Amino acid sequence: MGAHLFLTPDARILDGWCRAFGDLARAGSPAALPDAAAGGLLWVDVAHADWEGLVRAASARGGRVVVLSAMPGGEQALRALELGARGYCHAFATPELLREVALVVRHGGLWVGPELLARMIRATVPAVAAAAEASAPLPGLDTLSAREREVAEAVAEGLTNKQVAGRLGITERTVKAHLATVFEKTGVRDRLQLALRLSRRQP
Amino acid sequence: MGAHLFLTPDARILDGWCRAFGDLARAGSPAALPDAAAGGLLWVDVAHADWEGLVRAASARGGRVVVLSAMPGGEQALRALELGARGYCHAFATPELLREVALVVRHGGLWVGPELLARMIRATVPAVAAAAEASAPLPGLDTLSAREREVAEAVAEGLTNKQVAGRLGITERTVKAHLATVFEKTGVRDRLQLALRLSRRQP
DNA sequence: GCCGCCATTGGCCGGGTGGACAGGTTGCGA
DNA sequence: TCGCAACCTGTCCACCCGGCCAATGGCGGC
Repeated sequence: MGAHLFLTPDARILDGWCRAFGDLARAGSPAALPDAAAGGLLWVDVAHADWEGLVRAASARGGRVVVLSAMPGGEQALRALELGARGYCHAFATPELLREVALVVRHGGLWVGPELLARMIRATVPAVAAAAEASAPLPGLDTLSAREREVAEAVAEGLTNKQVAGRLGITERTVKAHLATVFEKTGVRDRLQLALRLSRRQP
Repeated sequence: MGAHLFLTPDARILDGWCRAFGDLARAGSPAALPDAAAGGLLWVDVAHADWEGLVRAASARGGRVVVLSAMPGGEQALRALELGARGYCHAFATPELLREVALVVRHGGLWVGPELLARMIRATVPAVAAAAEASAPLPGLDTLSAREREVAEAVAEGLTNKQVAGRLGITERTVKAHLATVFEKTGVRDRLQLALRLSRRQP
């Protein structure tokens, strides 16, 4: 245990990494992936053509993965975390920082840089609150029939009655009938209120 | 450096922590807070009456804080992270796990348990995407005049033209005029579309 | 078989909505 | 001073929307 497997096409970056970890560092090929799962740490440079696939594969095997980028960005970091990475930092980070990241990730932690970490926390707080409130967004929403729900969701997308009728292959009159029962069951007045209430849901 | 300062009213929990960290562990009083900022780690039990204040104060001073709970929960964890804590785990966790958490947090990482970590990532991905899209939610939204924006936001709340007129102290006709220019500037057809587009923004 | 729920459709009507004419004032920069 | 944009208001009209009356057919339960 304790081995570091590095995947990057850039020789200079690899050199920096090796200075940080000494003889524990090994430049690896994708074929050596299973090694990373055995208690070691896999470092993947986004410059690698298939970095996303590598991260996903290694994470699925239970390996700890750190993604490095010469041009770090929020979307890329989130993409990495989504794929299972537990660390994300600058590819040219100092050896000290790299060792910090290694320590954190290998012990089950997350390392992403202060600003992104703050952003994640800020994003999660309202999301959890929204999930709690989404448990009862509309009182009688579960009492809706399948057809009524279809109409309600189409309306919530902003379609007119005529458009909904066309999508469902029924008359506009029928749409209005379904919509009337939806309003009655959920206690909503407008289609606008319905759209606003339905649009606050878990994506 | 390396000292652990524990704040809990429960003697059994304190005993468990001391077993985990040996003579590095010290039961502390809130008055000893500044110590935690000096390279050490502050552990706060949510059983403490003012745990939120303690976490906030210590974090503001730059200290690394771990929050422990005998009954861990998502909302509580998020609350702790929001206040500046960088670790959250069960108060009766094994000494091994506590040492892992200590290692991670002290080296700048985040430790929150796998399920919450996954939830945070899932919550952040759409939030970041929404933020990116919110940069241009409506093409000409910045070209709206102050009055037009007022009308647009009132409409986005679900008010009718008459209600908007009452709120702004103008005629319903004027509301329709402003709304017409809002539609024209933003390229939106309906008030419903406007409400849906405007409701997708940072809360 | 009757009852209730659902899906479907019809007509009618009052009110909301959006567009197309039309004006007016105020303030600000060219 | 002129032009222009923002703000405000008016009338007319076609259309949409939601609520009211009604009807038909299917399907499952008592």
